Amino acid sequence: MNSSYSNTEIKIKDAAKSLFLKKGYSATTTRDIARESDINLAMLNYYFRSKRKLFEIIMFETLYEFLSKMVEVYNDEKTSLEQKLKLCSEKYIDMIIAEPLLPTFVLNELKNNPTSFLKMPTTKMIMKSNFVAQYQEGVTNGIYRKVDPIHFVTNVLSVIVFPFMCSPIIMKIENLSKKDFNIMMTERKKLIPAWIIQMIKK
Amino acid sequence: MNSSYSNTEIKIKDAAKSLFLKKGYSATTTRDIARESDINLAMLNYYFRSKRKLFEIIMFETLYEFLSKMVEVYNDEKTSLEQKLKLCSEKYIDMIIAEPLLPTFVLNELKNNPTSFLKMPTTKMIMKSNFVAQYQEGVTNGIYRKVDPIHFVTNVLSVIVFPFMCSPIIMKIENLSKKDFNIMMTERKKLIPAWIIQMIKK
DNA sequence: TTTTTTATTAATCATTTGTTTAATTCATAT
DNA sequence: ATATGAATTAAACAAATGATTAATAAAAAA
Repeated sequence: MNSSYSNTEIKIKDAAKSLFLKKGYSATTTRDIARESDINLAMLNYYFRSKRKLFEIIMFETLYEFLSKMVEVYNDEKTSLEQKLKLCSEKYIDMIIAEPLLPTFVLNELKNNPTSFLKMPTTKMIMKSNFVAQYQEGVTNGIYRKVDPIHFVTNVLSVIVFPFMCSPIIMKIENLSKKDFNIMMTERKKLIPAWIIQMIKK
Repeated sequence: MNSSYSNTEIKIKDAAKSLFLKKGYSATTTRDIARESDINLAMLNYYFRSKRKLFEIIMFETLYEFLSKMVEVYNDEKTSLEQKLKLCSEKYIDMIIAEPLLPTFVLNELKNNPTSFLKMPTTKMIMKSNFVAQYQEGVTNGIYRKVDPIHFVTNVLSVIVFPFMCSPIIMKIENLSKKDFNIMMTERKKLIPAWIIQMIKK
């Protein structure tokens, strides 16, 4: 991306991200990373000082990227709540299909270190977004049932994200291939907005 | 539980379970377990042969316990679908409040080793349960909207389980203590069945 | 071209970690 | 009381792992 980063530096980060996402921090060794990125082991410490520091950089960037994508939709002034529901459902599902290990990784490492999340500028923005405001507006207008907005937001994210975290279970139970599973998730892009509306509409 | 298990054997298993749930397999060392259970390091291998074997035993028992509790409600012949929804919502939320690290642990380790799940007798039972049958019955009777039962089951589990996996995020965003968070989850016991019914009812 | 800085390598270090061993204590049966 | 097997301990081992070093190659600056 940035030309101030050397080729090896990028190679290390790419390999490390892939491994951290797949196996987590502890199960990934520096030698794993060196092998995967095809660089000398010492280069890891040369560029990143330590495994921990390398992890923190990747964690920050991944989290930032993830949250940025999440928040984008929420503050669009032009779209209605129902349109936003459709948009974010589509967007998130596409995102997770492209990088299916991301949710589990983020939630996992956040459990170990919730503070890193607090540092993110976008974090608290969700509850103050146009998305939530529009829901509350609908409540005062008597269109939507009243419930604490945190429940509303939680439900939307739950039905979008959780199925991916259960993918091994769902695939086993339903005898699905990875491809079949993704088709099923793609189906949900249309279903979820309708479900959520039914959930909140009076 | 069983008198054929020695005291130290139980102490090791308890400590190991607690640590595996909290930190995962790789981040937990045998010396951690020895310290936590206050036994000599060699006792771990004396009773369980290896860290891996100990883990597999704990994994099996935890998974079995978890799934058993999950399935109990689903096959009750006497209760209606709506009653089942209420019952399982209450039961699962109570269960996870009592052992909040369980869902993340189960889903995580299942990602690394999906086969261990297949061995569980109760696994495929969910989709053939009375719970699903009653939903499909409602569909043919024109009471419920038609959708693949896997979506229905997935949604129920999503809105119940996922919020717990996000607990660090929710607590940060909403400035909640652990106690506050559990109150919020307890609120959901009543809300979830209503939401699900609205979601499926014509 | 020469010098200086940067990047890369192989080898090594110091811990950590899973596991084993050999000696010792404890409990139980004879 | 003694013998036998099980339980426990401290010490040690071998492999793995994160990190460093000292030498070398490559690139950039002079």
